[in-house]
Order: sequence, then C-alpha cells, then structure tokens
Amino acid sequence: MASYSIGRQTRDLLIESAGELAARHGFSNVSIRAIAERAGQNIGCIHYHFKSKEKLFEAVIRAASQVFRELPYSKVLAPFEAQMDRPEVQSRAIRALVKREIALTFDPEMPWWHSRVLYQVIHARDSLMALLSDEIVVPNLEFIKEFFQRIKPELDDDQAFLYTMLIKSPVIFHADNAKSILGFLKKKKYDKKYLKQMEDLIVLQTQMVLGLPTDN
Amino acid sequence: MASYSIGRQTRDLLIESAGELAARHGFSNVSIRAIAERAGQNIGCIHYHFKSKEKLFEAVIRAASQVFRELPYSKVLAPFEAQMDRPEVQSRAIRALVKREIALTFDPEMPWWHSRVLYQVIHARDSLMALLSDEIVVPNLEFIKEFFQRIKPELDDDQAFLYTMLIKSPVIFHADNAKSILGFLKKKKYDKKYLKQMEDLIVLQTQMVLGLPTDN
DNA sequence: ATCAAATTAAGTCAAGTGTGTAAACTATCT
DNA sequence: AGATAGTTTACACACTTGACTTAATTTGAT
Repeated sequence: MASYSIGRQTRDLLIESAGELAARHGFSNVSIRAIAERAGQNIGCIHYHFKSKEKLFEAVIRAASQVFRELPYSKVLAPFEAQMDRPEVQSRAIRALVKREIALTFDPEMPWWHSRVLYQVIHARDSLMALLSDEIVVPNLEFIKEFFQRIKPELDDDQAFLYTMLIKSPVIFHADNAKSILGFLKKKKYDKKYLKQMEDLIVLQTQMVLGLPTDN
Repeated sequence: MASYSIGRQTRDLLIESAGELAARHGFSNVSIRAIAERAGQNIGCIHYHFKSKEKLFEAVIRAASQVFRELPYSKVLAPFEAQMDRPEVQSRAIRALVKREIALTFDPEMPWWHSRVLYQVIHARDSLMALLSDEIVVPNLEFIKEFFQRIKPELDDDQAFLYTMLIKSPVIFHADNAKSILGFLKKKKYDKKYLKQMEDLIVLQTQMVLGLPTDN
C-alpha cells in the first residue's frame, strides 16, 4: 500500500531549509519566500504543508530537539544509578554527562543547524520557547541539579545551577559562535582532537572542584 | 569656548535607543523609525547626526565596546607582571581576570544593552564584526593565550584557547540568556551573592586545573 | 480513467523600508 | 540685533517586504 512519499520528502526539505536559514539569520529574519527559494519549492507549498509560518517553525524546533528528547540526562545517568554513592562512579557519571553534551551538539551526523536553532529559541524566549521549556529544559535542569546535590549535599540551588552551566556553557558557546571561533583558531571545523580536549578539560575541572577522583 | 551641547545629548540618546532596541531585537530587526520613536526624536534627526543607519550602528558598537577598549586584559594583568613567575601571583592574576570579566559584563552602572549588543555582533559576524575583531577580540585572546602558556608551557594554542573559553563562556552565557536563566532561577536579576559564587567557582576550577594554589 | 494529493504561478494587500529635502527652529558669536 | 552655524521637524519618494490566497495544473496510486 504505497502512499505519497514525495509529500513527506518536500515537507522534510522545507523543514531543513527553514532550519538552516533560521539558524543563520534568526527566526524573525527569515521569510517564507526565502525558505521556499532555498528549498526550490513554491511559496504556496509551504502553506499547503504547514498552514502557516509559525507552524513550520514549530516543526523545525521539534526536529531540532528530537535527540534531546530521546536522550535526557536521566537516561544518560541511568547505568550509574545503582552505584552512584561511590566517588569513582560519580566521576564516570560526570564524564558521561559531558560526553553526551558534546556528542549531541557536535555530532557530524546531525544537521549542523539543530543546536543553533535551539539556542536561538532559548535566547529569544518567545512563544516558541514554551515548546522546549516544559518538555526538555526544565526537567533536564532539575534532574542535573539534584545529581550535583547528591554528590555534594551542601550545594544550594543556585550553586548547583552554576555547576551545570560550567559544564554546558563552553559547549553551547562553541556551537553558538562556531564561525567566529573557528576563524580565530584557523580551523575548518572542530576536529575530534579538539573536542576531546574540550571534554577532558571540562570533566577534569568538574571532578576536581567536586573533590572527586580524576579518571584520566 | 562654549559649544552646542544639545546636539551631543540627542546624539547619545539616539545611540542609547538604538542600542536598546538592537539588543532586544537584533540589528537587522530594528528600523530607524523605531529608534527615532523610542528616542522621542525625528527620523531625519538620525541622518543629520549619523548620515546613515549603518553609521549609527557603528556608533552603537563603539559605545558598547568602550569599556573593553579601556580595560584590556593586558591592563588587568599589568600589576602582576613583575612577579608573574610565582604561583600565588598567578592565582591572584586569574581571579583578577575573572573579576574583570564579570564586572564588565554585569556592572549595574553600565547600560544593560552593552554586552548583549556585542555578543550579537560576534555571533552574527557580519560587517560590523570587523570593528571589534581587530581592535578588541583578537588582541585580547592572543594576550590571554600567552598568559596561560606562561603558566603552563606545554599548552598548545588550542588548549590555551579552551582555558580562556572556560573562563569566559559561563559569563557570556549568563549575559546572553539572562531572561531564560533568571526565569529558571526565579530571580529578578543576578544578585551580588550569585555573581560572587560564579566568580569563586570559575576561579577555583581554573586554579585547580592549572595546579595553582587556591586563594580562597 | 478517476480522483485526491501535491505542486505551481500569479497576485493581493497591507505594512514597512531607508533615504532625501526643504523649511523651521535654536543656540552661539559678533 | 543680526548673522551664522547647528539642530530639529514634517513629509514625500520610491521601493521592498511580509504572510497569505486563489485557481489552475501536475502527479501518482488505484
């Protein structure tokens, strides 16, 4: 029972074009004209598939946030939960967190615009943010906050959040300003070695400041 | 030699209005009409003072980057240079760097839009970026890279840059996503205590990972 | 052949764009 | 007070852009 598969294809094509353009220029700077042109599709086509520009952007965000939906922090730490009271396990858990952060953000298999689009939404904090906030951002941040507080019970909420940001922000910053940074580093892309250095440094810092054994 | 002072006042007013709007909505989303309206000035007034929209934005960026121009890393570290070979001095130098970063970014005396505008320029990397890059960004990054390499000579350029980013990115991230973060933390603004915690944590991490004595 | 799904071209209408200019107004100096 | 240079106003110009609609056409499975 074959069905119309072309429709799905152009739909995905439109989402991808919209995502790339939004990542580069920001949602509010992208017109459906430009999206259609980039996709080699017609303007009306967009309205056929998505009804409105807003709905198209919602689809873009859903696509970009899928991996984060599939791999929340809770899932990353699940294998360690049983022995989480042991410092060595806590150390390895931290490395797993950092690995996940870097992998999801810089995975070359992933369309490059995914992370950029998400950070833009977080940054702008407009109506589209609600899509992410309740489902992804808040639960993840709550979970990781409690993780740090289990390791170091004297941490208040602010401090636990700071620990999280010390892990996340270098990664986000590298993704968000890739062009400028790569230009300064005279690189074409973040190579494996560089990403590994980033991971090691973030992990090492976090482990040390928490008084955990360093695992590398 | 008294001179016309009103002109200067409205000029500054226009820069401020343009800066606030650009910080909120992005340069490309701000029209001179909106700027004039916000300033309670006339549209033509902008062209009298700045000739063009582009030139106005250049003035905005110059205003926003002035403090960074006035206080480059080299100046912050100057007091320590004489004894920079001593680890305790290196430790204190790092704290000075972090203090400077946080102070310039979150100083309540400063117009709130300064940092936001600058990060937007860096992010977008358009023609306006050249204004900052050559004069501020590159020299500062070069300088601090060498600072880290003096402390730990085995660091290659990439690693030294990573150390810098581990200091800068949490601060930048907090500034750039202030609305979302404050919303999550249920705060109105980053209070002194929170900023101090941020400082201590960044300093401590950096000192530890460099094998320096912790100063607090 | 049929019919719905998918796509296209052309166009609507409203809102907004940056820029230029001529006239009016103000502060300063002689 | 008058001249001059600096400053502000109001408005017109020519043009682009926006999201969205409509009606016609092509495509693909049955």
